[in-house]
Amino acid sequence: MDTSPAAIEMRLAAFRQRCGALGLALTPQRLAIYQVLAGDASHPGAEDIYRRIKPGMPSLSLGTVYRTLELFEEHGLISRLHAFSDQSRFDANLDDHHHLVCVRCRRIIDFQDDRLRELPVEPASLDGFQVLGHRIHLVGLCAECQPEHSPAARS
Amino acid sequence: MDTSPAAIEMRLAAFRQRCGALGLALTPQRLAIYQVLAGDASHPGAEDIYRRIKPGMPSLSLGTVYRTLELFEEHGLISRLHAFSDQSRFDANLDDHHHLVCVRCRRIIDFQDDRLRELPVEPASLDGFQVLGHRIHLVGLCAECQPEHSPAARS
DNA sequence: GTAGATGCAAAATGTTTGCTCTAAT
DNA sequence: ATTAGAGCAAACATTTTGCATCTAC
Repeated sequence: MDTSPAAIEMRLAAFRQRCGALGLALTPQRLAIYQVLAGDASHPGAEDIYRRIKPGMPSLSLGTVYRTLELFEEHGLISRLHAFSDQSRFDANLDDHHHLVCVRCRRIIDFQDDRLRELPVEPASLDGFQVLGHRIHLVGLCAECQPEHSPAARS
Repeated sequence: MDTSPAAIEMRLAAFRQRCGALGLALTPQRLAIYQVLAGDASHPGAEDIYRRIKPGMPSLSLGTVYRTLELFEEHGLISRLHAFSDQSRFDANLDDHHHLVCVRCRRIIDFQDDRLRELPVEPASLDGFQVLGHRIHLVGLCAECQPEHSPAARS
């Protein structure tokens, strides 16, 4: 996800507009939660988001964070990632994309490839299942988590 | 997953053999847990498995089910699915395959398509990420969960 | 002013763990 | 006999919920 100031500003503007169109109140809490997601490519979980906002907004409660994320998801403002089973992670990038999932540090990295836009799926093998979308996780090791040198190279 | 008696028998035989090779004790609990997974294409969660075995083995505890599933996963005897974020689901099908995920009834259906064996990924877009495997979820509505007729067809 | 949002605390859910006793090899 | 496994209950982590108060519109 592009996290340049300009891209973040763009996302925020679209967010404000969609909230207006949906009739959702633009509270400071909601704005803060969205801002964390819009400016962060690491796909934080609810607790992460809470911890980042809390210092500057001590009244914030974790329940509000959960309720707000659920609300955003329902309205298609963000999406929920199911990469690990212990907690949900969230994504403000609405472009068609997929994810690289590092099994060591649990980093989740956005990944875009036009060739994955349409999957070459044989309709007959679907057996009546109606496909609405697809998620692809490439599972492995991120650049930081790979052994830098082969162990035998040390001397 | 093929759940014909012959296919189940095959899986069980392979399981017993691998347990022996790994030095894992073949307790009645472990066998029961594996049998549930080997004969069931619905990818049950830990609690489901527990509920199915408990009547015929009243001494079974839920903790044992969790510990056993974890053990099986560590040794590559089963895999863990992250399709929904509230609980892990498990899969005894070790063939290279993917999943259809019904958002309505939460069914998870095995799905095999040779054209998805290798993904057409541009290495440059991976930015140093080392891919070890990939998971594909086709998200949508299973045959049972689709509106049978268009609503307007009623009269 | 009012509907809807927040904060707080309790509860629900899914999962893990320590310890003792049991059973498989 | 020895070591690993099972059962039980307590602990833990994450998420949801009820209710009183507050605030964006």
